[in-house]
Amino acid sequence: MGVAGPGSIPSPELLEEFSQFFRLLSEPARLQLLCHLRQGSADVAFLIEATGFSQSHISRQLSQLQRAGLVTCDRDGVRLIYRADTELVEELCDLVQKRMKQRLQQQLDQLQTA
Amino acid sequence: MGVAGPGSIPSPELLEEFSQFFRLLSEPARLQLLCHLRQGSADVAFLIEATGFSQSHISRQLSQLQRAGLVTCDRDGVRLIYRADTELVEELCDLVQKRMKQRLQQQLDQLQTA
DNA sequence: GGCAATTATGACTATACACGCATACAACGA
DNA sequence: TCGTTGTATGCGTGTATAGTCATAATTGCC
Repeated sequence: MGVAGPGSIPSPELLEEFSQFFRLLSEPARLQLLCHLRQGSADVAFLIEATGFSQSHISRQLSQLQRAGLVTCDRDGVRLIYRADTELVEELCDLVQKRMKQRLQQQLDQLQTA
Repeated sequence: MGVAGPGSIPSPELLEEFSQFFRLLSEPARLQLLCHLRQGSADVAFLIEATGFSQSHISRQLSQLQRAGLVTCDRDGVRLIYRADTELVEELCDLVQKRMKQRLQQQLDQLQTA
């Protein structure tokens, strides 16, 4: 148990960074925003309309996503047009989805044999 | 903006499932447990010693991870020996880490040229 | 500069949950 | 069966943050 040395446990700082990243994806609102932006760039008005959230909330969530580099934005006059850097998110979600399917299939199989 | 129809936004339920999964990984304590279990199975006593968390906390976190299928356990008498199903977590962390490096490199490049 | 439209932010509330303590529960050995 | 050891759980506290409203700051236009 715990045969390998403790040397290979990531530092608290790295652990913190990982967890912060995953925390970004742990909120349905933010995932929703990413999903919308996945289909192309969008301005804030559209996102407000599409999600039903308040402007201030959208603004805050988008800036969090931006700090993490998951979205970027360009100005169009006074408006901001956001786009998602979705490649990473796609890959992550694909992995998780594959896993979910796998688990459900397993559970199904167990019920079949029982 | 939002050119594709809204049909391709995941249902709230699916969104919730994804976010719940990522929330599991959004806590340093749980990531730490997964990291320890990554190097082989371990009993709870070891994990308490290694992390410094209370027994009750460890117990709760492990059961969350277990519900999600990220760890499993076997009994050895009265003790529980946990093991991680780390393949998925490895892949997820690899992706995120790759991305972090990428971002840092970009920032570095920008500083070089400036 | 002054005005209109858009975005950001301060203040607040509500809620979720990490974490510990005490304790109940389960499994083994004498 | 009783004591011992190991695990789960009820309860309480503290903290982080989602989400709103009101308001400030920013940008473009006249």
